[in-house]
Amino acid sequence: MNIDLALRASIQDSIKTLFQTNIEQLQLQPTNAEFEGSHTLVCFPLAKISKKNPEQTATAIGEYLVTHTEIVSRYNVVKGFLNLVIADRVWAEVFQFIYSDKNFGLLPSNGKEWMVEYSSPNTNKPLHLGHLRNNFLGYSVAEIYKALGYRVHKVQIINDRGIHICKSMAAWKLFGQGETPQSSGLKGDKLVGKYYVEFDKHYKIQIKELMEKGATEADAEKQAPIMKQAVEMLQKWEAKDEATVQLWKMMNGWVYEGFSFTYKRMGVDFEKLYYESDTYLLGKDEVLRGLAQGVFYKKEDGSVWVDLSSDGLDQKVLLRADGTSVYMTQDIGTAILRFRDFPKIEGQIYTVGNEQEYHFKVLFLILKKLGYSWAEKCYHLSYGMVDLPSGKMKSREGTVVDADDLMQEMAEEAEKQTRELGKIDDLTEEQIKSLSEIIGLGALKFFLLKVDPKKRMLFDPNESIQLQGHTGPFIQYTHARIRAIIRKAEAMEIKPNRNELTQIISLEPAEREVIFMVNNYINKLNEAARDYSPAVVANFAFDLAKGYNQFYQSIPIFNESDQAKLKFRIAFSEVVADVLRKSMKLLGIEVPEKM
RNA sequence: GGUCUCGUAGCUCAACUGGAUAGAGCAGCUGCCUUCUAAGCAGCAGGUUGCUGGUUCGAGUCCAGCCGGGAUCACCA
Repeated sequence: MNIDLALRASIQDSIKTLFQTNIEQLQLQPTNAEFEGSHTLVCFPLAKISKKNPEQTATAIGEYLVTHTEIVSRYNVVKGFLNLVIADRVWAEVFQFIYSDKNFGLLPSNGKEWMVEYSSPNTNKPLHLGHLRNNFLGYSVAEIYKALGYRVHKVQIINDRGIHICKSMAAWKLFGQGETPQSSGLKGDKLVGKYYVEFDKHYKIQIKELMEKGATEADAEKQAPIMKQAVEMLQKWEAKDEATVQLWKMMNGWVYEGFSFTYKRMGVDFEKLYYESDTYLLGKDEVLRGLAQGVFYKKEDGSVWVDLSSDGLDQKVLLRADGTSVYMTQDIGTAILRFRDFPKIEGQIYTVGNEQEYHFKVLFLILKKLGYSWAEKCYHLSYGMVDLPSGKMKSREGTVVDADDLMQEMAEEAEKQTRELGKIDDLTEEQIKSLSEIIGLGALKFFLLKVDPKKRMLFDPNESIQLQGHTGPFIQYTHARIRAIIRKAEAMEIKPNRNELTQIISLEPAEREVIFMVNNYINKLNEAARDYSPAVVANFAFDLAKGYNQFYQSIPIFNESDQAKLKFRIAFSEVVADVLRKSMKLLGIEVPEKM
């Protein structure tokens, strides 16, 4: 049974009977821990229709519910708040319903399709901490929508062309002496990143030299020979110069090889990859079409612009005077291509940092001006930066936290702590490695996902590696502990029977609390989807684990002599383990059987 | 400067979108392993929710103005 709906209906009935009014909106909220009850009706707004003060209103409704329904067993009124106690028998029914549904928490298909873009790195340097937040976030939002019955297409746009990759190419050509991942033993993305840094180093020196000879800074930036080489490469690339394209392909290939290793360890996946090099031409066509239709305009120098001043924004360039495309151009092309490839999607979610909020505002407006109605269903899932205790990550200052290094450190630290605790004597070396990976990555993912995505967050390495408290491993541990109970129950051949579950007539407070939380799981998923916030799921899982641990600590399950209660508690534990596993899975976090 | 955004315990974060005496974790202090995994549990302490007004039965939440962070306003991506 759906207790929330049943309760709402009963309350509406009571109001109709008592005050002769139909009311749609009810303020029903969880009861504060200090009062008895689980559901609280806020009665202040009802005072107007009841023509009584809030307290009398609450009392009247409470009295009605107790005498006229089977759901509410007791009530108490504090000021205008009506606290309702649901009968334990009803909780037992709720639990029975959940226990019987093997697909609890997974809604059937609703026939709707969405696209989620995430990751979308440049191909000139390795992935870092910021990308981790992006990847975990995008992956998790996609999984949450899937659980709610959506079909979700995970994609990314790979920024494989442009001046940034040409910089690495130029530097490699000048100083690389043919170095490859094979010859150097370096991961492909790391190798290409090395030459990006190399470029920057020489570029700075050249600028300085030119300025010492009297050039202005702006001039020096343009005249630096190494920059000229990079720009020349970009032009050659757009002109499809064979040698340049060859070099570009080779170096990008190295990067993809490196990335795929990193993605695999992160546990993220993509249904389809889009490459900027494939989409920018479509973008160009669309811009020219818009120009012909008068949506855009051309300046004397030949560059194409959009005027968004009537929308409160400014002018934005869409094509350079030399006809080459800018970032916006290819994003226009990519969006259109995606709706052609997946005609059934209603819209798409772009997981991109909040520094690009303006960009997406402009992009969606342009798409709307071009006549694409789905533009309104495009959503920028904008997330805050990840700061370090020392401040912002800066590549120049070498404070960038590398994704591969970080994952490795987390796994190593998890292994170290696991060995110190010494509970793993029956595991093989291989199993210990695998467990450490699960725990380390679990800690990292939970750390990055537990914070509201919209907010900028602090990454404190010492705190992130904590395995106690408000962490992923805390939840993993709770799961492992429950699994030990299940194994013991199986060994003792205690098998809960779903038809017997309603024989339970009284529940412990901790049990009631946990059933309430589990029952609320779908609501939480909806909330998480509505807000595009895996943090809602993360905090739900934490609260559930916390609630179960209170039960676990206060009630020794196998000491129970009442067989019905014993079986109920086994079933109860199974359900909690199952919901913990499912909710953690939505965060991309695995839960172990033992730890 | 314009626009957007954030400011909650020493630190990191919550607060069901306007509801009760603002909650967790970490750090500190005190208890609990002969019993299902102590990566746990129970407790103590910690707050003028940046400031000042306003709206209302009720404001951390909405509005205005200050103060202080951050982002953005590129023919970079």
